[in-house]
Amino acid sequence: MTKPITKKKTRDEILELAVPLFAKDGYDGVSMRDVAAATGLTPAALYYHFNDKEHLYISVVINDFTGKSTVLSDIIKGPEPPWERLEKFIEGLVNLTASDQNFLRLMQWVKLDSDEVRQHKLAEYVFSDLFVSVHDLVAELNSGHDAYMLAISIFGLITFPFESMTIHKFMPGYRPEHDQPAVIAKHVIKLLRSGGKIQ
Amino acid sequence: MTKPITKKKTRDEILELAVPLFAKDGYDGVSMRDVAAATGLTPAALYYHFNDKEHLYISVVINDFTGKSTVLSDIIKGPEPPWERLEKFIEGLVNLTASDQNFLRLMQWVKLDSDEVRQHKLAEYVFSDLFVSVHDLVAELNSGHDAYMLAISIFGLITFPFESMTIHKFMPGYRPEHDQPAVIAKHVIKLLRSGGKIQ
DNA sequence: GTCTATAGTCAGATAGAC
DNA sequence: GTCTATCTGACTATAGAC
Repeated sequence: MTKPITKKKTRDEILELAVPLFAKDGYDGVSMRDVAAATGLTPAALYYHFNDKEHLYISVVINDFTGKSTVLSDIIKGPEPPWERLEKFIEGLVNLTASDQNFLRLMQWVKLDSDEVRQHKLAEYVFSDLFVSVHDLVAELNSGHDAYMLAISIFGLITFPFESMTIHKFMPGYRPEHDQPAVIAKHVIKLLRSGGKIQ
Repeated sequence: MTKPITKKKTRDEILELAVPLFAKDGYDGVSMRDVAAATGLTPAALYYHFNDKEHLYISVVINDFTGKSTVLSDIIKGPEPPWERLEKFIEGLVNLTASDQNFLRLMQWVKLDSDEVRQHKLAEYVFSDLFVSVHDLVAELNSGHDAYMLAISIFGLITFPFESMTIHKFMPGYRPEHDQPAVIAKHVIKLLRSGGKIQ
């Protein structure tokens, strides 16, 4: 209150600058020295702000996810009819995934985390709210599908193309348009609307 | 030819015993000491069989995938009508993914590999044949969808529930049946047949 | 073909000065 | 709040004996 906040606090800067590191190489692939180099601090200085490497990592992931998922949840809870909200959500998550590679990769690392306690903690913060929102939305659709399984399918349809993009880019039949968010969103929506048999 | 092969060669044993290690913790999470301990060898002995850690890792992944994808490709190339072959393929990949956790996790690690050269090499060996088979099959369906995108969607629908299983297990609405391969396969097939609107 | 021994580097973390 | 200096252990990889 007495001090004007003219620049971001060191801790917040660490959290932001460490995101691309952990997104690229994961927990085991990033050393405290790497984070120190990226932030312009010494390794020792990091231990003033975080108890240990694990606390730093968890803070980085949670900090990066907070806010992003609430934007999507708000879309889902809008006043439009269910199908319309679902389409807007799909477009929103596709755009987020396409524009923020770090977000996507951090999610992938969480899924592969072999520390169960850490994974559970991250899942709680990162996925829970958004999953419940989507689950409740698809339950409204009365699609005849199990809402829980349909929600998972929707997340898979949206994120998988981006998760595997670096790989399927080399497969025969690839065209640049396959990477465009609008094209992917449209494809997912069409598939969900009518399945594989549309004509 | 002159020597009777009574027991598996050391190299093959290393390749098999290292699979669960790399599947669980990934390339950076596994040390040569870990592999040595799992195989009953000394770290130095590993360097007789493999040039370095990277060669060992690549050999482990390729060795684990070889054969598994050809079984699935054979299903796809059967004499039945396209939709029937697709359903059999879905059941096959679901069962493989469900019964062989190592297979699934190694795939996930490949998708996150930050070494582009290594990733490209693995993608070539691991995904290429199977992806092309599925692509050509869905092209036969005349579904109105882009075959390339539909193929990716199918892989996503099948593998994503298993990739995220450790996480969505904690979400509200979870029931044990959601993990059963037969239930997942049925759901994916239904979704592809008719989309979200089935009634 | 597998070992012992070890080189050389890098990791996470701490103590104490400023 | 950030530093220098350092500890301790783990890492990949090699040299050379058996």
